[in-house]
Amino acid sequence: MQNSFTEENYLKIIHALSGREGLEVSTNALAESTSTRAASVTDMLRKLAEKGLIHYKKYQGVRLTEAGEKVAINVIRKHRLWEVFLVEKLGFGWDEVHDIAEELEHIPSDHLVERLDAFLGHPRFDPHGDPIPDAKGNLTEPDYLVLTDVQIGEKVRMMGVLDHAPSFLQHLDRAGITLGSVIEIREINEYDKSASVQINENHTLFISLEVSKNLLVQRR
Amino acid sequence: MQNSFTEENYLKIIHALSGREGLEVSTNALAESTSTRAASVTDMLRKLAEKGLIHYKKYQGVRLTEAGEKVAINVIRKHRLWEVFLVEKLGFGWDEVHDIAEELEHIPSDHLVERLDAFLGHPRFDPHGDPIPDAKGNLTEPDYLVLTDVQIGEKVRMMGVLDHAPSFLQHLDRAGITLGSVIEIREINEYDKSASVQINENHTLFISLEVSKNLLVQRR
DNA sequence: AATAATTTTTAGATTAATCTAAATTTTTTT
DNA sequence: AAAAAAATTTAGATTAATCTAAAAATTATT
Repeated sequence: MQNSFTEENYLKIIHALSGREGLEVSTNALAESTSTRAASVTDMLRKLAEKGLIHYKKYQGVRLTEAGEKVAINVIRKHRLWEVFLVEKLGFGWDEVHDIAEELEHIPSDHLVERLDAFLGHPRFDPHGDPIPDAKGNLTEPDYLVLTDVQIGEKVRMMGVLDHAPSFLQHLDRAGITLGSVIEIREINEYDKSASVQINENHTLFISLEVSKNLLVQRR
Repeated sequence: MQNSFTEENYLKIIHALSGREGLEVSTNALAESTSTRAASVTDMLRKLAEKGLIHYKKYQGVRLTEAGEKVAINVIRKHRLWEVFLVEKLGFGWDEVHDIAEELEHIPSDHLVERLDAFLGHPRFDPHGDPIPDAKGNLTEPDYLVLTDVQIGEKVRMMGVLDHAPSFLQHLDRAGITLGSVIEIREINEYDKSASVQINENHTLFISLEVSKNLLVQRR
């Protein structure tokens, strides 16, 4: 049988919270992420376990089964493809697409996803730099580093963000930092750990530690 | 407050069944169209009336209010725009898009609809020839005629279909009849009322009365 | 106009997803 | 290892959308 909008969301969130290592996710963490109460989460977990989508033992937290992982990754694939569509084809800003993609990701139709993927030219990354799983569900997280791990004097390329909040993305827009920007760390200010960086060999500015922690970059 | 997926569907169906004249729609007709039971329809009608979306008096059938009409037309606008997208951009056949558009039509976001509309070049008609309401909700049904009303010897242009069933559309594909085709009625066969028609001054074939009844055409 | 047939509504349940409050289990802290 | 704190589950409701069976209203037919 089919999975509901809500079930898909739980699976997607379990995937996100369990991280690369597939760690156990707690009931409270899910309640937080789904904006529901722990009791509601417990009910849903029992249901997902019954459907064979998660491994669940009372009080022990949850992990996705293979089947659950497959569903979650397909939802992520759809989410990211729709985000590419919204930005590349409809001209939305990268700060505007998340909520709409949250809806579109649940439209069922494999046929639709595959045609959308082809229409977009089989993109490998979404507008925030997140990798798009392929049709078979292969999702390889590129091993970018966080800007805080970059040494003074190094030049790196901006490849993604950890925080997807519109306010953060808009802040980057104002700073002239976009995917592909070249960032050179000039110095770290003792006072507030902010960094002086040069963007695209071009303009220089301060970015706060908070911002640095949320920028994914690649050595070149 | 927002309208649910289900509420939007009821409004859309009431709109369709009440026709151009805004006639009263019966509970049973709605049960049929929504694939539910009359009792379920009654419950929903009470709810829609409470929200001010329909005029409803017990046992008297329903009509849309101005507000309900607006919602219905917006759903129709979204449905038809998405159909254009699916056919024009993703390469789906006109017989394949209905079910997917039934889902997409409920994605909320005015911003999305307006950008989609612009991306598609503000199309006036969907892939079945149905007119697309504009952003203000103006929906002008063009006054096409049904092929059965065309005289022998007349040449007309195919502009739309009354039946949207995939099997009918596939039948037209096999007959080489598409939107814009020029159809000339050569003769009506006494025996089964089938028509001999010539398509695009090119090939000739028989079409059944059933088919003729579902073809919308325009004199030129 | 009375009766029969049809349509519609009401009454009372059901399912999915949620809730609050209370009970239980696990974890942490003395 | 008790006691306290935190996390989780259970019990019992609630809301939206649906259902079946029975009652009521309308329409059609003698």
